[in-house]
Amino acid sequence: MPKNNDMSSVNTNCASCSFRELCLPLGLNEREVEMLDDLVSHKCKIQRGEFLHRAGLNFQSLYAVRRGFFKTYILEKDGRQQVTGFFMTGELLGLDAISTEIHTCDAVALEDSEVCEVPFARLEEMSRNIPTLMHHFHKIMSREIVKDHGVMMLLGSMKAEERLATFLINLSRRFFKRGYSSSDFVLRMTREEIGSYLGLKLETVSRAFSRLQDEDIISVDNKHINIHDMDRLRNKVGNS
Amino acid sequence: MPKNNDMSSVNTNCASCSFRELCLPLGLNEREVEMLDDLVSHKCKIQRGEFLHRAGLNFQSLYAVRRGFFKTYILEKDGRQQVTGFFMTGELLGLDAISTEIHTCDAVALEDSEVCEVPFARLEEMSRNIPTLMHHFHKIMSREIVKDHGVMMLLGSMKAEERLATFLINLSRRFFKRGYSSSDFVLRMTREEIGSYLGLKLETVSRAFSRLQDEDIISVDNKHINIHDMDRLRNKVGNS
DNA sequence: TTAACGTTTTGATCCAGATCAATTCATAGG
DNA sequence: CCTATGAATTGATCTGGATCAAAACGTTAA
Repeated sequence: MPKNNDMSSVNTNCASCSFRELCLPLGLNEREVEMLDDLVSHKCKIQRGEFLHRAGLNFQSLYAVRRGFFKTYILEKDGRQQVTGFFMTGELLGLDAISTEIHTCDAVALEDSEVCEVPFARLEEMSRNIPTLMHHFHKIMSREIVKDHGVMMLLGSMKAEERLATFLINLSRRFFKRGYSSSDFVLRMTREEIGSYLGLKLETVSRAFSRLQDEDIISVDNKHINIHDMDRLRNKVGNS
Repeated sequence: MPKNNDMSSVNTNCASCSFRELCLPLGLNEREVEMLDDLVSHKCKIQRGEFLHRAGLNFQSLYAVRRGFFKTYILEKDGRQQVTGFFMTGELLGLDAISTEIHTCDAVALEDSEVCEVPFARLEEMSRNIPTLMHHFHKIMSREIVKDHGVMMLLGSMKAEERLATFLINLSRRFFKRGYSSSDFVLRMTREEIGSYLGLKLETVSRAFSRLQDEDIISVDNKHINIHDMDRLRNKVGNS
């Protein structure tokens, strides 16, 4: 899917943008938010197939997705890629590197996208003036990580249908939170990418979709998903 | 395994102890470490089968394991327990609640143990005087979470033997880091608990152990594990 | 010591999901 | 528009791990 394997495809074409949406929940005051606005220097456009960051490279920035869709994945020894996450409009990307300062995965745009770039060095620098800033940011980051963690943690013991239901419910919630329809959305990723993320083969993912459709719980038209019966979808998930 | 299901088994019998071991890597100065020593008010003894914290309860403290072994797990709707982690001497417990302030899992001692308790409220209060403290702590916590995350993330696509090899290598590294033998150790948890953690049945775990032993990679004497051939064990893990 | 109970191992069978294969469908490029 | 290529669906078969069952082993309490 990525068009190039070298660094030339890492986009650096940027323009200034606002970061208020992400900062307001932090409980910062007006002056502090203005400082942050200043800090977020870049609005980057990323074409489908281009990388936002690459595994092994130094952690420079956090990214807030303004528009579009990303996947992250790690490359295994044998060259296959293991998808580790999906990121939609309004979500935060780059957290894989907080602890090590080095990215552990590649991040690729699955459609033409736009992100806000937050240079981490400047964030740390500024947090000397706003003591609570770093605290809040780390808290946000922890929450994001734990949330995914919680979901993935439990996949181990789930059957294919449960995994897919969990995945759809998770996506649905995230679309809802961002102001989109929670019952009607387009999957930006392939069956293979879903499978990789869920630890299933693409054929199994496809069959699970078909079965959920046969049971009138969802309808599937290629990438377009409509959830008819959220309750029964939730019942598919055995866990707490 | 837990002897009681009510709160009466939450141990609160404590005495003061040092917290330096955990704080020195933070790069704090002598005065600050002394403040932390003061902050760590409690050294708790926890009997095998007792709870360190319970799911749903308010997040009060972080715990550093001084001696012993713990597991964490969540209860599913059907009552079965899904093991989410193991914690040995020197490791940090209670991180599941950083973001929500409420514990998402139970923590139970698998043998008689001793922990340092770090009241979180006092940690936050103190971090007003030492601005970098909270920053460092969140960083440590993020690292811990991401580390586990990374391991579990990849289990989905692994076969039983790969999962067990990953698990053993992980344990081995952690024993090594704490100054114990990395090739010779005792498993404090049952086959069922390992299975729950890895998304396998206890019989499958047992068979995987037997197969690794047949191949002269490890030897298993009930709970006692000896890793003869670390290289071949590592080769069992297909992933990066 | 023995008895009782929980844990581990091993065997036999079954089934969900992987694998292999063929067809249909969707999208981009000429 | 048509063609080429990748994505999705569906079918047939195979297999790793779940499940059921029984025996061996360990630990605790009487």
